[in-house]
Amino acid sequence: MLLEQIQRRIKKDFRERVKELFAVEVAEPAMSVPPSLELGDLSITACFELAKTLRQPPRKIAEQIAACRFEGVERVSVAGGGYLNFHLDRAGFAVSLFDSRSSRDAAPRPTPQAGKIVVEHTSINPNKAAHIGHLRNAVLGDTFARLLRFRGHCVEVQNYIDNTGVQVADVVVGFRNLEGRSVEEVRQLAASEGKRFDYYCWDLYAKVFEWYEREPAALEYRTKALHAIEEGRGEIAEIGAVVSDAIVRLHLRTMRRINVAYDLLVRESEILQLKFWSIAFELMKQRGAIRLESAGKNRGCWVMDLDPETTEPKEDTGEDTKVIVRSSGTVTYVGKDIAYHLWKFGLLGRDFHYRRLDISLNGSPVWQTATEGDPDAPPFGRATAAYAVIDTRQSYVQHVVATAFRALGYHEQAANLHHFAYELVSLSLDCARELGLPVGEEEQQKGAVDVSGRRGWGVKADDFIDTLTAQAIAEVHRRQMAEGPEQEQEYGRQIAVGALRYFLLRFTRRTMIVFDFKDALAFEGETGPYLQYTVVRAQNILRKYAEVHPEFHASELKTLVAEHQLKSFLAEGAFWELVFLAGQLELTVDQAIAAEEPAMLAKYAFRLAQEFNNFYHRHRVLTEPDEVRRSCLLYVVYLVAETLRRALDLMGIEVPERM
RNA sequence: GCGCCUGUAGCUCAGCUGGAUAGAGCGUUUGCCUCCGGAGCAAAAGGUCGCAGGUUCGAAUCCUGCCAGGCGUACCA
Repeated sequence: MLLEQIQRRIKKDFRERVKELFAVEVAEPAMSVPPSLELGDLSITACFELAKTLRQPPRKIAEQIAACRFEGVERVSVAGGGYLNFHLDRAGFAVSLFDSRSSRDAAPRPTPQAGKIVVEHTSINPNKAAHIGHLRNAVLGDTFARLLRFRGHCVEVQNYIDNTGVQVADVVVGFRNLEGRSVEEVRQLAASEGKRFDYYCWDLYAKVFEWYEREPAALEYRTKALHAIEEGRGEIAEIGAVVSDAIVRLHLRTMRRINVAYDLLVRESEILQLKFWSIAFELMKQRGAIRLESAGKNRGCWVMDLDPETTEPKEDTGEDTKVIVRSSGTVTYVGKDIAYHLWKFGLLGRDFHYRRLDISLNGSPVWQTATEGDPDAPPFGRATAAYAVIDTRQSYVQHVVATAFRALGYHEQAANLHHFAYELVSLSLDCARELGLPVGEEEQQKGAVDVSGRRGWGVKADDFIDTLTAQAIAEVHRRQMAEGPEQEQEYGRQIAVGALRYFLLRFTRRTMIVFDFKDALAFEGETGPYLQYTVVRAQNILRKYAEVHPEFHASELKTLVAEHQLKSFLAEGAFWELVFLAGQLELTVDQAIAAEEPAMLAKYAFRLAQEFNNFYHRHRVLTEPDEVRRSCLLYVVYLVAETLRRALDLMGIEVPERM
């Protein structure tokens, strides 16, 4: 039995034993791991609570339960005032784990009736290069999608492209009104091999903002450009399309470097052209989710009440209402977001058309919404649950979308609409100075500088990946581990990606990352390369052993070690500790999913690596004279190596052949 | 004003649904290469878990109130 099954079994047995012994029904007990292995492997504290209803000391209750038999458990002990501790059948556990780790399919196959989970992430405005903050979003979302797939969920990853918004309009203003460029010139610039187009737009966007500040009258161009782009006609719209299409491709290229993939790009232009909003609008009017405000500051707007519980008419401050349609009749951003989310759940009664892009990510095709497209496109959307990876500043908007769902009567969907909120990445003072950014008194006090696209303040994603890769390659070169420059490049790339992804994952979502080159470029300590190195070490043992024993295959270790041999070997606490920890991967992933916290997996992987390195240091495997013991040691090495490899794969981190 | 989030070692951060002695990395000090390659291992030092109450057999964790930060609270996206 694997750990999750064992736990389920113990919980069930516990309830039955309690019922038999004391004739009371209890809720499913919480399980935890005792602080030390001598105490046991799993623990239940429910006897403390039972003490009240049964009017008996908790320890006495625990002792009575401990005397009963539990399936898959070798022994039950009582500790302290009434802790009930379970000691597992170690050899049996190791054998099941071995079967699981040596099987080809890491993840159970998704069952179609279980529904689909849409994970939306990245969603960068397509008007400039991606920066380090965008990488955090993408890595969090990509990892979370991997976790869900690993646990057998059907997952669809969407990347929302706001190609008709003001940010694109601003860059169009830059090209047209500031630089006086034609569509053709912009097209050529986008296609040119020289300076990167997204970098060019990064600077241009900042210049446009300076211009607006210098000459507020220029803002008129922005409004005009925005309208033209929304309508999708004329030269302005064409420049907008050229800009956003080119930049989306560059963003995909950046994300591909760090193993991030998408199934579908949802573009706002199609939401507009296919009239998704007007359908949503009708629906909201019909169901009374929104109302036309007749007085107050929101007079003439369609608004939604944010707190439907309070039926009292509000004094017309408009505080508890949100404008969905402006008095001019145009829809706000929130309105479009509501329409998009209704579509995600298949509640709009209408679909996009889809076109396949000539790009593949992680070996899978990427699709994009279109007004007319490929009839063979897979059925996108129609989710039963959705996670939107969006920074914490947008909590309000996400709240509004969920409120709209409830106002429409979609309570179940509203409950399955998750805002995967994370804190921003800011720049350390050292980092800001290195980039030549001004550090004012406010920043000084705060100890960090906010990333600002409008000002062009930030660490560009590709620049950072380049720096990281160059440094990793230098390390590989210094250690002379690679067999040629090509392999050096490849190892360096893998190590750089490992360092980057782990760096972004080790922080919990709610922690603001203050980006500093010194920390982010570290390859030692709690870092991705440390984890990769650990797997390489384990792999080296298995490889070297196979060199001397050509008939050896790691996956056949099971036949080399009898269960009773494993049993006496695992009687040694340190070995069992490692095996037991390796068996907690799935449980950890479940917790990470429930808590929407990929960092939990990162921490787990690091702990496992640490314990393995300790083992590695204390025990020589290849020179072990006792053949049985040697096989047992190899058994442990294999279990940890495979577990760690899977954990790293879930984080999108590859393992180099050598380090 | 209101809403959400945060406050744990010198620094950066973990601490899962309340559980047994509060952990890790970095930095500091000190050891460990007859080795499966040191991107490593071990040890030492370092804590009024922001403050004050409360609930509980038990609180870093839950509740209340303060204090200090951050982010929201547009007919911007």
